[in-house]
Amino acid sequence: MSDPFKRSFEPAPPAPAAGSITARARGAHRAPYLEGLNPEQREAVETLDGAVLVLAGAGTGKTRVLTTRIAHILSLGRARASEILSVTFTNKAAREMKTRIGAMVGEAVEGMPWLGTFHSIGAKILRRHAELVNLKPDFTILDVDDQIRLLKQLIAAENIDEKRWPARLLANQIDSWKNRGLSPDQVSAGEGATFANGRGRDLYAAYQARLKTLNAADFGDLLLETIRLFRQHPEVLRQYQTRFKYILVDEYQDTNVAQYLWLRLLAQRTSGTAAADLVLRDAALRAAPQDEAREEPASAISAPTPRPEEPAHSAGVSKDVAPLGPPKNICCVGDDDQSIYGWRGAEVDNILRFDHDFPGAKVIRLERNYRSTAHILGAASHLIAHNEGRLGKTLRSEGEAGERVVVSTAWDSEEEARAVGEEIEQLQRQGHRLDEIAILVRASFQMREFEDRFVTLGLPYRVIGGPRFYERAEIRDAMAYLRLVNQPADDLAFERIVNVPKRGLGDAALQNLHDLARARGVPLIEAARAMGTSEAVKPKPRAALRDLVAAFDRWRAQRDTLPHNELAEIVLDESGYTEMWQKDRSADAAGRLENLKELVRSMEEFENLQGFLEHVALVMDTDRGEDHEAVSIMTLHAAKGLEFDTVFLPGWEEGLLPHQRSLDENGRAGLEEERRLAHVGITRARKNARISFVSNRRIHGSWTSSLPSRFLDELPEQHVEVREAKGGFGGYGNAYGSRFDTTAAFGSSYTTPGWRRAQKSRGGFEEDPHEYSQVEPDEPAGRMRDVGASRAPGGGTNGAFKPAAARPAPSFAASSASGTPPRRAPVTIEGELVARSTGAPSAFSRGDRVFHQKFGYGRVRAVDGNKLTIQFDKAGEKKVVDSFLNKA
DNA sequence: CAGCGTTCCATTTTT
DNA sequence: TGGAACGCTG
Repeated sequence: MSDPFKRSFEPAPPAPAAGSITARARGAHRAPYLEGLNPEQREAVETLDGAVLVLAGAGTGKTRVLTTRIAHILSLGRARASEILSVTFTNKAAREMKTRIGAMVGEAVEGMPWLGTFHSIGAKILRRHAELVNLKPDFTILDVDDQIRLLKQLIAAENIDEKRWPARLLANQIDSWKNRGLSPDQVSAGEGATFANGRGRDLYAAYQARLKTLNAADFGDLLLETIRLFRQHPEVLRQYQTRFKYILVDEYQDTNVAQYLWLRLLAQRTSGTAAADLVLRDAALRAAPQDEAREEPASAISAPTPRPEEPAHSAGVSKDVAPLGPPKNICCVGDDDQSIYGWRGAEVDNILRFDHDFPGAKVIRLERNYRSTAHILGAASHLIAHNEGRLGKTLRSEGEAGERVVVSTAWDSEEEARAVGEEIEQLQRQGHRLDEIAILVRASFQMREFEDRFVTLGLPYRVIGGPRFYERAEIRDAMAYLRLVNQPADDLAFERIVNVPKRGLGDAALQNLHDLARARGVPLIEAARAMGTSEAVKPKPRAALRDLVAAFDRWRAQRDTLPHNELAEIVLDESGYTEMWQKDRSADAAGRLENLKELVRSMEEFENLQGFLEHVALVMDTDRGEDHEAVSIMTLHAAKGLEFDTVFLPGWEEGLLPHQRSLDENGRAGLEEERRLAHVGITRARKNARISFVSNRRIHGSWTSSLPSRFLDELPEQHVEVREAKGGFGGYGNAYGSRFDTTAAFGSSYTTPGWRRAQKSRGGFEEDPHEYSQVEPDEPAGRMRDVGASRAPGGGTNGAFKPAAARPAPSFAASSASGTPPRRAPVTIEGELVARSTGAPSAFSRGDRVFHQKFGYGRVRAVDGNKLTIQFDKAGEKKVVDSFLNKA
């Protein structure tokens, strides 16, 4: 291979086709693993050179493509296992890939050291070069608890009222900065001001400094610090660029800006070129909220370490990035229609702009679905087609038509749960396995009602999600002990266990330790050592401190002689931690002891303590299989990637399935993400999808009547069966009656097909079947009702709302013509106005007085793109989209 | 430092 | 409505 550095200066050749042709010719004859792939899959596997984006719809064999591709690379001898970088988001996905590659190529999996999550690979790289980013190779990976505790201290140290500015909030803010690849110096002043009246950025910087002295990194750092390492040490970057001959990325639609930058750096053929920095500028521009980019172009746009030899690029240049040299062989697999993690920093833009970011990229669509029936796919496809920001795919079923998607309704959530329970029992009687049935909810509070009902019925169920094994208090405590044995300077671990079990070392004692430690510049445990012999300390705490320090000295001495799992047992026993739980009489104490045992047992699999600690921080996950057959209950988010024969989708109501908060905070983008969530839900089903909505739901204790989800309107008639629930509890007529009244009172006539179907289902009026055909995917505006504002008297289109510009006029004519009450002029949904990440800058800035139709007068507290945080005079602080505001 | 009352809040969550 | 988290009191 020629010198990669040199090559990057050559003009970008198109991705060489020759390679794949040869591969195909060879593969056709001698590769059994290629058998059974459909043509698109095969193309995705065999297109090895350059950048490839595989748009893999739900159930189209995404993992198979990824794993086969790796097998293909290996079997052609294109690269060794250690030269393939393969990243996933979850450990589960990584594990599955390992297993499946193992099944194909055998032993070589063990030699795939670079197959893992973004974070675990980031950690691996970082440990190798820790000293270059001011860490030691054995740095600690902090969990969220530690992070919050640390931030609390910093906030207190700054004399900021933690009530008003909770550490949690700051943690989220810092996290979101890290997600966007911003280090403290890159956070623009305007945005840095969002926390505690302008001290957010300083706190972030202080936090980072503190992490260094603690020799610790949080999850975000595993990526961000790696990026910094790569930028500041091109020779290190080059080493990895050379090593990784092929890069594969799973779930590309979920990547955030930091992950994108990380990938970009590695996918360059060489570092240090102007082109590479241009890319970074581009990404930084995308990452920085527009308003701040305007305020402070320099800080928002410039790369972190400006290279003096490079000419400064104007902002104008970075908008249209110069093409890069040929990218490495990078293959990203994803599905924009399944991007449901925007709220935690995922940038759909990454996938939407792939061919822009990687010029000459080949885009391959996988649209043959092997999972679901034609009815299910028809419904899902039609629904998702209402989204605008998508690359567009049409899933085709390779199976039979199957049954239509069933839509049913219930009076309230209790009855909904009852109906689902009955249906499941019936399925069970028909011989369906409970393992093949799932209930997918939008929000976890919905689960409770199902659990209650299933307990009553004696129907086995399993809640997926919830607190992870390593998030449990007892595991974290035990881990803190082990961390401290491993790393005396781990102050956060020390704080966690200094008084667990109770040693009479309360807040006061800890405060003294802190003071001393700070004064002397030593870790807490050293301060404890000093105070343990100091006359100034009262005898009782003095003895406690002495014992504690002595214990840790002892354990540390044993570290090299004892197997680490035995050591762990000794630590837990001698510290009194095990005893603490043995004495505890609460119901879950036994379970906690069990978990501790499990923890110790699982240590056997690791070579040393260090390796184990790394594992728990990054890898250990929740699904320790319960073996009995049970119905699964989980959130729609948790269901991504899973499939079941039968899927129940309860709670399709306005405000819950398009979740109100998503609409309020992210407007149109939020709505589209909610729709993707609905789409993910339906496509989990192989044979049966059963959607339901209720008229009344208890929210925060009080009953609220609800409207059917707009997504119901977006389901195509031919694939849907509206079924009247059996049982007759509660009186449906009543339900509809009252809801109809409510609707009328709002003045927004509810005449959409979904609604009318519902009417029909209880023997209401008949409607013209043509109605349904009016629901076309290309008519999104017409389907969107204004959610918030229309409820206010006289709400709707008014001065506060911008018109729905540049959208095709919705075809209302037909529905009016067919005798339905005339609908009002199209009302813009809040989202219409909302920014995508590349949207226009907000016209508002901090401090502006504003007026909001619903919340009244207020003042702008913070600006984040088009999302504003407003302190309303009456309604309190809210996040709103700027287009909902007028200047006051 | 434990226990109790009060207050506040209430999508989605991986690593 | 229900829980978690906090602050006050004994």
